[in-house]
Amino acid sequence: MNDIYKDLREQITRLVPFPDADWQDFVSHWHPMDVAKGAVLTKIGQVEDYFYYVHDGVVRVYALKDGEDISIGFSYNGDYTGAYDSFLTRAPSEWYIEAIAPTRLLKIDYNALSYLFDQYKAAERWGRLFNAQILIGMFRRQLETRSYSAEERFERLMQQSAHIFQLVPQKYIASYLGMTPETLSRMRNKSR
Amino acid sequence: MNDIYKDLREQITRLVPFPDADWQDFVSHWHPMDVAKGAVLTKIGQVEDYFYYVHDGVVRVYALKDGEDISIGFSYNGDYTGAYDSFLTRAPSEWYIEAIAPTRLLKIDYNALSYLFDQYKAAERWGRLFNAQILIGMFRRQLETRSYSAEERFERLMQQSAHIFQLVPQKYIASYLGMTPETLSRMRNKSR
DNA sequence: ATCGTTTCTTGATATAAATCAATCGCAATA
DNA sequence: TATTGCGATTGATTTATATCAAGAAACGAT
Repeated sequence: MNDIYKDLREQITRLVPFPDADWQDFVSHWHPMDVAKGAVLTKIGQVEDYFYYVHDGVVRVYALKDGEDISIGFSYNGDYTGAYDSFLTRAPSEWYIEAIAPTRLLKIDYNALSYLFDQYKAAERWGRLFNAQILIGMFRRQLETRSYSAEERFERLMQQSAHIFQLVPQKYIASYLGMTPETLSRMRNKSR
Repeated sequence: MNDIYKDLREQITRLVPFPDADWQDFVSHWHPMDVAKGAVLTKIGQVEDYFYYVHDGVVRVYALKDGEDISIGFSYNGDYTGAYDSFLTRAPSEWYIEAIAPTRLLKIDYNALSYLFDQYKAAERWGRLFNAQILIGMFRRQLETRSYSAEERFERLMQQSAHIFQLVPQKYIASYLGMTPETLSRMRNKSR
């Protein structure tokens, strides 16, 4: 089915009403892509050429520090993903982008998106508001990680996104929460 | 002197070339403001109405957690500041914005900036790229806090921004680095 | 279904940093 | 110049979380 595009439009319309006329051209630059679990979309050191919309599945963003991997975040249905800072700066990515489940995406490349920004005011505005939205999320998360202990962070995640434990292996969640898998395991089994 | 506006233009031009014609109107909405050390620009719970350009001085952004204050960041010459997420969402701010030295700013209010975004494509683009720039900084800082121990964070700050120790009291720097003032003090005096 | 990996759990121990407490230094003010 | 109060230092102790280690459970591939 092609309503993956319909979903994209809905997502974008939440930020900016897009005239039908412009939408035709806009959407024609987004290409569907299916990847298997374990597929790597972007490697550290690579310049990110794509910006992704996740229709279905789960994508993980992580960095490497002394061989250890550090999970930065996860994207699901309706989220965007990619090594977005590398995409913006054209500098090598500091993150791996990896599908951790079979995933269906739409992707657009840098040149196409730049063209759209030049061409359509609505696109430019969407870009601004989209960036703002990410920004707000990062502010929130920063406050979250700074204000709460490991245990509080775990409990808040349980309350706000319990479903994540079904989708993402615990070791990644542990890393995302800034603790070891052992610590997370203990916390889970204490409440039980 | 009025070259505070010249500095603003230079700052903005780094991201977007602004046509002279549009610039006149654009800049007319930015108003100068001088505040004393200790002045509070925005309080927690207040909706942020302004976006600031710091010409001179130092501004600190912090949050409160159980009475303790958590320093989130500092802005100096040429930086922007404000409770930017509140400014964007029109929701109550989660941060205090405070001058910690005599400070000279330019400020623009929400309605004026919205008007400029509507009016000028260059403004809209500046908004997008400006958001992107902040975003990139936050990504970098997130990786920084996640990848390094307290001691490494201290040493990296020393290398990259030693001047901050002249401008900002140590207890704020400690909080910014995610450690207690005692820990920071010990680290400083160990190397000496 | 079975074998081999990888992930999760549980326990014992180690450690970085926090907390508590006292003193010192210093800048602002009377 | 004396006084006051906040910030920085230094030491002793506590605590949360990491690390190390080993067994159990879950999962993927043959």
